[in-house]
Amino acid sequence: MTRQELPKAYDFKSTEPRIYEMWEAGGYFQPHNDPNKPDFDPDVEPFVIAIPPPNVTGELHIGHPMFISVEDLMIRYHRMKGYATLWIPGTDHAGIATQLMVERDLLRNEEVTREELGREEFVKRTWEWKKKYGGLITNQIRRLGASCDWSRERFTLDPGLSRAVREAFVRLYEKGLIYRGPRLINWSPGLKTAVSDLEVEYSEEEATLYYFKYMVVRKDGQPPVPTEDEYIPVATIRPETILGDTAVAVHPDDERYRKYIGQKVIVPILGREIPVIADDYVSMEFGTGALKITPGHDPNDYAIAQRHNLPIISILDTSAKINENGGPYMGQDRFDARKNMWADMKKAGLVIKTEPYRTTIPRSQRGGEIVEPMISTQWFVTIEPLAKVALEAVRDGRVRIVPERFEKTYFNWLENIKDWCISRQLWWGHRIPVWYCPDGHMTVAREDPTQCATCGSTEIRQDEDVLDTWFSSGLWPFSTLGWPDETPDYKYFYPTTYMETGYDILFFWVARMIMMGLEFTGQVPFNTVYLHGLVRDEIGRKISKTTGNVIDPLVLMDEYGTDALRFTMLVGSTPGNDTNVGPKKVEANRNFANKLWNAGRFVISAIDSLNKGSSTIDHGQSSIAHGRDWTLADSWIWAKLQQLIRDVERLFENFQYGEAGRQIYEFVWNDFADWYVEIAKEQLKHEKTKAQTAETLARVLDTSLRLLHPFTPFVTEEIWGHLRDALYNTSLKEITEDWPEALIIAKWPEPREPEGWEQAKIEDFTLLQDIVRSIRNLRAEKNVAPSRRIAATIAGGLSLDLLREQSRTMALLAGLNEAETSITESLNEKPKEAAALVVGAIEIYLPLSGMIDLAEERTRLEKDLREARSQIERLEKLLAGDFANKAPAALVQKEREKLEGYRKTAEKIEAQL
RNA sequence: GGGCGCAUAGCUCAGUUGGUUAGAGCGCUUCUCUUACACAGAAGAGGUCAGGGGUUCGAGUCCCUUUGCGCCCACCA
Repeated sequence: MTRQELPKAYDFKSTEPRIYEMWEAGGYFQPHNDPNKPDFDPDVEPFVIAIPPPNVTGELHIGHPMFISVEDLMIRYHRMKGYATLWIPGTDHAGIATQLMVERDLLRNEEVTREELGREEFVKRTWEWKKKYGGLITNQIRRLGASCDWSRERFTLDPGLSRAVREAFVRLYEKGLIYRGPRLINWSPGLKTAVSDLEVEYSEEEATLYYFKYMVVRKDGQPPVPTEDEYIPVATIRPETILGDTAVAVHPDDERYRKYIGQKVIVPILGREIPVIADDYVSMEFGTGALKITPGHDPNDYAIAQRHNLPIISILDTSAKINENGGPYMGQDRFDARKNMWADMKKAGLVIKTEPYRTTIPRSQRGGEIVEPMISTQWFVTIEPLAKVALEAVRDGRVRIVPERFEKTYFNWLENIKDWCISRQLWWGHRIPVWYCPDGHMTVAREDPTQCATCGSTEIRQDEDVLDTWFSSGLWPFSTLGWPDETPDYKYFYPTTYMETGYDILFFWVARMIMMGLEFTGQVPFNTVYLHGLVRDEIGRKISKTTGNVIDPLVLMDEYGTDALRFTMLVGSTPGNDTNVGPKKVEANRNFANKLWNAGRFVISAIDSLNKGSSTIDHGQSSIAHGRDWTLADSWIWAKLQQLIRDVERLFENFQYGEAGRQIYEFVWNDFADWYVEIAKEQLKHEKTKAQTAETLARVLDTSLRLLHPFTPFVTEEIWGHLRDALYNTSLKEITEDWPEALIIAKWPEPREPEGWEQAKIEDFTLLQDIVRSIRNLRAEKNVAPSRRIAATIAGGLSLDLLREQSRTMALLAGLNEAETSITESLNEKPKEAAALVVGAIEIYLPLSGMIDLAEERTRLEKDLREARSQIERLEKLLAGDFANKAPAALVQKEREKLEGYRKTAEKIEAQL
């Protein structure tokens, strides 16, 4: 395709895959994309981004484009700045999620359960599943343009990462920070595994509060009669747990029950006798003031039981059915037992009443079923010493969290953290590296042992459990770099620079990575944590399948292109704040990509036509501040660009990517496309200015592409290629230096002019814009056809030179007939039958005979005058007050000038009236 | 019970060392198929920045407070 045939609309569909392929084939995603440079150049600073690997089960959802966009922007920006950038892609085995998915597939396709299949076969099948579908998500990430180093791709169950997991486990064990024992944990009856505190979600729901009688044991040993004898009233929302009660607790100061302390009460139905104890924990005001104690199934009761040495009875099996301790209810489901038990108690005359009650119900994050606190033998990490160090790292600034407010959340969580239950009763994951012999000795080993380390028995069997997925994820920043080996990667790239993720996994992931990083490597795993917001739908609702508002990013990309989606994610969102996304926004940004494309086409065609005329361009200056006879427009757009570069750089340093994108957008569309390109069309027609115009067009486009590249890599790369192509044979050598390399290794732009150089040019051009707008406004008001060239008489006053110099541009933009336009310093007599405009101190008369309604003219001028006068009043008041004394001088001066301007305007208008 | 966030144009949102006429996109009104782009161009309407108080020469921006939403953490049966 020749450049002349570039399509009018940017064709992202065919462009994006081609570009990505080119990048990948060119090795641009590797840390040193220049083949001439050594791999681990000590003189080049590495920039490494640590990211949460997506679940291997995952289909691309709308959250992915969010983090991929941010991460890719960070990487591309630093790559362009010359860092050795590394972004390791990969996936997480996601124990529970994957196992569930494979189980579901097996049941549906082969009608077998995982138990029927057996562990070995099931794990084999899961690996097959992973091979088949694991690439889905990574291909989708490629489609998003992620410039990660695929040659270093990792999976958490890889041999290397698995080795790191073992090493980590063994080290913690040897240090005494891992222990095994029966504790009260959260049990998910659906998944039949323990889950950590973080994997339990609490939802407020309607429940029933059941009031019943705990009959006090009679001194005579006779069974108490519910209607006559003494009892302690107790309330519960889980009556079935009565089966596991081992005490009734009351407050020591409670007058109502004090007399019973030390006595015994009788467990309904079962008839066991349990003590009445006193404990401060019990609240006298709440419920009946008496609390049943079920240490086996309630964390608070568990704590009380520990204080009072109470026995602990477990009444549930792993499916949450009543076990042998539940007497007649054995084998019943927990909810059936609840009903049956209550009915039986009612018959026995032990119930008082029930009432509706709103409370928080713990549910499994994955399965959604009610989680049961249960006593179970599990593996735990003693977390407090790790947490202490991790807290310190953020407190002293070794790890910075963006936005800062999340540091507080982080502190709060780590300060109150409890031991981490790391064992899971699953099959898919890293199996716990512990072996037991028949004598019960434990062997903890890095390599699979053949015999018991204590007694030498060869009859050893490995622990059945696997580790919490987050245990391996927590090692990601260094396990992917080769830890525990001191590999070149590890030595050069660790610790990493940024960690980028959503704030929702601050605890799950970030905190654990910091803890584990510090523990195992002695260093923080990353310097900065950047937390992006969550993506919501167009009207701010949380995305969920049940709401039916799922947004498929692939559909959006098909419709509008990847760049549009990426730009949408990046612009209009701020760190840590949720952002709403819908097709409307993406469409608008598709339009922007198209705008850029067409501006690019224009620039390229300008260069092409110049080449056809075989014009020679004398191009000696690398800066346009001095020397050449640049037009105001040339200087102005260049000045705006210099400012833009500075602003974007500052914003990037402060993680304000959204604002940076917005500013580039505005520059490209409003300044470059709407104004400069329009003026360039005229300048290209003239021998004197055409070369410099082409050069300015090329330079501004070139720089804009670089600035935009981290946001919208595909379209910028594509235009860049065509631009280089066009420039290759011209004498516009300066920006051809990188040809034919891809934009991705082009340098990040630096401002080329001294700071402050821009101001005068911008002010002059702004005046020109004001005049043009004002004339256009009048034309619109009077319905003057756009094609009609009108004459004008302009009194330029102090701006006379500028206006004379810019008369052609002004005429062009405002639709004036240049030949019939006169520009003078002042007018002795104002033209008749003319509409009058005043811009600052400049008077403009447009003779529109037949269209002038004097009354209308007067009204308009009066309105302008009123505006000017109110401004004068405002500014006079301002300058008369303390402002003049206390505000910075430059600011005061600026306001004075403004006042002067309005005074002149008012003066001119008054003269016209 | 603690902690955090949000409240700015009809809608969705920007506005980060406080600087004086508050911005964008979409939507709306009027005009234009002008040779980069109708996925466009030009002009325009639309906001007492949730309410109240304070600091300051100056507050959308900082402090206090009220109201309304939302989120996170937490062991009251």
